[in-house]
Amino acid sequence: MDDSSNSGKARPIQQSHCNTCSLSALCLPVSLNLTDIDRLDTIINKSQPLKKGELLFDQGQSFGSIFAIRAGSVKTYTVTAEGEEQITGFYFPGELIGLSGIDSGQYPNAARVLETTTVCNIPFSRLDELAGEMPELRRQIMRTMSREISDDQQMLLLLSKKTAEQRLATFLIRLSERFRIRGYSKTRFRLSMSRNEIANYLGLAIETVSRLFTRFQKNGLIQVEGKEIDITDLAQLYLHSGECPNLHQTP
Amino acid sequence: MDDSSNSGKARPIQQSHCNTCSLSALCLPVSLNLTDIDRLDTIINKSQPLKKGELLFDQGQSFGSIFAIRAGSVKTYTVTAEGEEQITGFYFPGELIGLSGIDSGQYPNAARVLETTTVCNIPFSRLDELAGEMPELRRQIMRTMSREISDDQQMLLLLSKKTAEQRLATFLIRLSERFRIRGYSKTRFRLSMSRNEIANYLGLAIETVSRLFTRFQKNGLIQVEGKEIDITDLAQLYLHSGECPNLHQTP
DNA sequence: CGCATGTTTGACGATACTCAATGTGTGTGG
DNA sequence: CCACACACATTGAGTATCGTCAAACATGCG
Repeated sequence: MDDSSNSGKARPIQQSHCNTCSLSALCLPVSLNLTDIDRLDTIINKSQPLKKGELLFDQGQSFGSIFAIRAGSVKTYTVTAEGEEQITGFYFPGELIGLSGIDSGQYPNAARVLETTTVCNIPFSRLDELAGEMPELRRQIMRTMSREISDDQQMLLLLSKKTAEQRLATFLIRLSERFRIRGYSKTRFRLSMSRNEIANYLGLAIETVSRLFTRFQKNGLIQVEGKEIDITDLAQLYLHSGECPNLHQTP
Repeated sequence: MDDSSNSGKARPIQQSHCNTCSLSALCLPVSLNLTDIDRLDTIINKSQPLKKGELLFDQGQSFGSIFAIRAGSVKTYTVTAEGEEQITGFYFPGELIGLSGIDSGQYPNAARVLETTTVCNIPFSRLDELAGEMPELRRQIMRTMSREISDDQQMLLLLSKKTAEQRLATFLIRLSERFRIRGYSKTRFRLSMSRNEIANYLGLAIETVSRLFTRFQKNGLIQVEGKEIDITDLAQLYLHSGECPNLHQTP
């Protein structure tokens, strides 16, 4: 179905250190004291870099860990009965994936890295133990899952109600916002996913996405050159997106 | 936007008792010992019956409780920028709603009852405390959230990849399965939601849903009479749904 | 440098939406 | 209890948006 890929778990090579990690404010925006963070550190393993196309975990694989992205980007997807994939999310540094595997004991979706990526491997059974002892950590996990639910439901709305144009505009705006929060430019960034993957995620044909990029560029909303994108008129893009401004805004 | 409705929290009238509740196997399929269940009982309040159209909670309302449905049915939905609603789920006895409010501190969606409904009101702060002390309860909450994520992602797939026919077939099959698990007939049941709500949920126009019901009936797949439905050929319906059989099967 | 993969662009057509009219059920008040 | 009104549901006709098919073009990797 896809290219060759190194299945299986990310190979742990060293202890990471949350208290020196620049992403801890995203990944653990909780008031954990230093002792707590040290305890968390002891269960987390940093992976060696995964190369583009490698699997973090496969659909149906037995659930063991959740993963925090340190660098790079990841897509998650489920495979349909006919063998085609449906991308359910793109993930960037500081975000957690694998949480949907808790219920059934196996990952209901696969996670594949879009570019060279490193992650933290967090064994769930150990995390669960700590969650019992550290209320703030427990609440943080629940907040993260809760947010995933909200985000997925926003996607339901997008797929159900929005036009192709609104979908792509919304997609770009949400990416922009996520980069902004990470301290990157909210107007110039690199799309680590292919047009095909964007189309798949948005429930569109690749040709439609391509045409929309062209149209947005003609209308002066964006400037695209391959995977590099420059949002030249964010306000206009908002108008095309059909989004309420400032719903998921975090300063 | 809608009919008159009694906003606000469900009025608690009495203590419920999980250990005598016939739904506890669904709502809490955990091996909680009796002491644990008693402790859970002390924080749960059973609401008096809510009438059709009443709100369990509104979008944007401050988050305080999650709710377990005891009898009846509930829809959750978000309201778009243009003021139209997008239904994100239908819920039946033994299921939990309100979990998406944990992250932001306010419910990102609204919940409205579709018929006369009673629920258990579970104050989250109390539940969270208990979760710290009762590992099984903690894991159960996470499993529930995890399952909600999986289910929402299945809906993404449906909205993104499936034809109108496949969507409705899938919808009926999933309802069938949920009723089966609850001990009801998997072939004959009552649709507590309107055609409009089905259409909205499935990302279709109401006319399309109506036409499909007619077509399915002509083809001998189902027998419909208003809200009553009889699935006369479940196997055929499966073929029309584009679903893998036995993915979320629980005996 | 050449093949493979990914992207753009065009022409055409199908699925599902919109508009509109008719039919059916449900609840309310006379 | 019936009649009316209102919401809900069905059915038909026409159409638009977006998908499919096809070909040219770009990009990147070995």
